[in-house]
Amino acid sequence: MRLLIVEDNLDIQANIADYLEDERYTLDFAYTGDQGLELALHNHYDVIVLDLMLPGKDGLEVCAAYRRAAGLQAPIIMLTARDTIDDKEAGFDAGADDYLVKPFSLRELKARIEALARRPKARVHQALSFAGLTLDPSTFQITFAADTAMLMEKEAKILAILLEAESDVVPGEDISYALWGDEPPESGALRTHIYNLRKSLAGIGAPDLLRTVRGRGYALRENA
Amino acid sequence: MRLLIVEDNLDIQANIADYLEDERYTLDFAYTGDQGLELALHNHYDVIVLDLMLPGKDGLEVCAAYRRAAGLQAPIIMLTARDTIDDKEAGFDAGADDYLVKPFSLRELKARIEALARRPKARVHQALSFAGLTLDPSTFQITFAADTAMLMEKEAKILAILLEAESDVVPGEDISYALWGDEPPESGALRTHIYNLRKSLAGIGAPDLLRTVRGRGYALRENA
DNA sequence: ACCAATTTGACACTTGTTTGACATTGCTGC
DNA sequence: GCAGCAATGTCAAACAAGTGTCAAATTGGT
Repeated sequence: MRLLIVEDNLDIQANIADYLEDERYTLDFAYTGDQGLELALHNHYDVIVLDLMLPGKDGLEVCAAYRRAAGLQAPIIMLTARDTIDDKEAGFDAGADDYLVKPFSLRELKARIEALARRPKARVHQALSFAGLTLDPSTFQITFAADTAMLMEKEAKILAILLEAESDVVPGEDISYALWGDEPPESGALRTHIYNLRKSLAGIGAPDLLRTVRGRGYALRENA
Repeated sequence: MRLLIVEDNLDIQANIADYLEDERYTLDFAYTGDQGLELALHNHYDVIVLDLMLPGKDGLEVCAAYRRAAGLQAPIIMLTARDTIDDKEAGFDAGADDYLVKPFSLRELKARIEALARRPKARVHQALSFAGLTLDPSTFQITFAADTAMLMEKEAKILAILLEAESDVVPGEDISYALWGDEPPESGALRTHIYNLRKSLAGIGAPDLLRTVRGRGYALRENA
C-alpha cells in the first residue's frame, strides 16, 4: 500500500514514518503544499494524509486542486490542530474523506487509513463531447450516433484538445506543443495524425467535422 | 439519500432526526441491534449510523454480521460514548468506515455521512470473478466453466488485480508496484508472468481473456 | 543439496509513430 | 486570370519502442 504524507512538521513526519513504515506500507513525504500536490498528481497513492496548515498552498487548496484533476481520486485524510466544526466542514467540502485532530493516536491514523483503503477506488470518467461526438479520454474511444471506434493515443489527444476548444481554432503549433513539448518531430507528423484522425471520424459517420483554417490551425465544425 | 440509524437512546435519535430529516435524507430507525441488522439486510441504505452499545447484539456484532452478508456494503459510521483506541480499532476491524465519539456535533455527523456517501459503493470481497473466470485468492485456484487450474503466487496476484479492475486497463507499472513495491526486477519479469498467466488461462479454455492495451497496460476482455 | 518459483536475457514479433516523397489546395501579386 | 509558392493532404515504407516467447540461470526455502 502506497501512502503520501504531506506534513511540514518533521517530528510528526518521523513519528508517522516509524509507525507505518513496515513492509505493508510504502511512504512518500512532502513538506509543502505545492510539493504534495505535485507528487499526488504524478503518482498513484492508495491514501493521502494531508496536513491542513502547510507552507505555500494550504491543505484545503491542495485537496480541492487534487479533486479537480480528473482521474485521480485517492482518499484523503485531513490532519489538523484546529477542531472547530467549521474547519471540519470546510475540509469535507474541499473533498476530504476523513478528518483527524492533532494530537492523534498513530493507531487511530492507521485504522482510518485502512478503513479508507479498503473502499474501492473512485473512478472518474468524464467524457468530452461536442457536436454529437464523444471522446472518453481514458479509453480513447469515440462515439458518434451509434458508431464507435478506437483512436490511437496521439489522435485522441489531438481530438481532446479540439473538443476542449469547442469550435475555436487551435493553432497547429499549440497542438504540436501539447503532444511533443519543446521538440516536435521535424517532419510534419502532425499532418499525418490529422489525416488519420479524419479517417477515423469518417469511419463512424462524422466526416468533415474537423476543418482546417488555413494558416491559423484546426477547429471542429458546429453543424455537419 | 437513505440512512439507517441504529440507536437505542431516544433523545439522540430525535436530535438526529430533527437535524437530518430534510428533503435530501430519508431516515429509518432501529432501537436494537437485531432490529438494525434486520433492516440493514433487507433494504438498501446509502449510509448506516450504528451505535456501539445496543440492547441485544451490540454494534460490533451487527457490523461484523452485516459485513459478512454478501452484496451489502453500505458504509457504516460507529457511534459511541467510549473513545479508547482499542474500541476504535475494534470498530474498524469489524468493518466500520468511520467512528464518532459522543457527544458529537450534528454538523460533523452530517459532514461525515456526506463524505462517506460520495465514495463509490464497496463491493463485497466476494470471490474474485469476472466474465466466467473465478479466482480463489487464498489457494490461487482458478475456475473457468468446468476446468480448474492452479496459479503461481505472482500470477495469482496479477490476476486478482485485473479481476478487481474488472475490464479497466491497469498500467503495467501499477501491477509491478503491487508485486514488488519500489524495486521491481530490472528485467521485464512482469512480461514473463503475463505470459505464464496467459498459458494457464488458455489451459482451462479461456484464451484471449487477458488483453494488452499497448502503451497503457493490461485488462480483461468482457466478451470472448 | 535439492526443489520449486522467480528472474534473467536473448531474440522475434507487433504496432504506433515518424519519415519522406509527392499531390493538392488556396492564397498572393503580377 | 494565372503563375508562383507556401501550406496542407495523402499514403506507403521505415523506424523504434513495446511486447511476446522461451530456455537457462538464479534465488530462496526445507
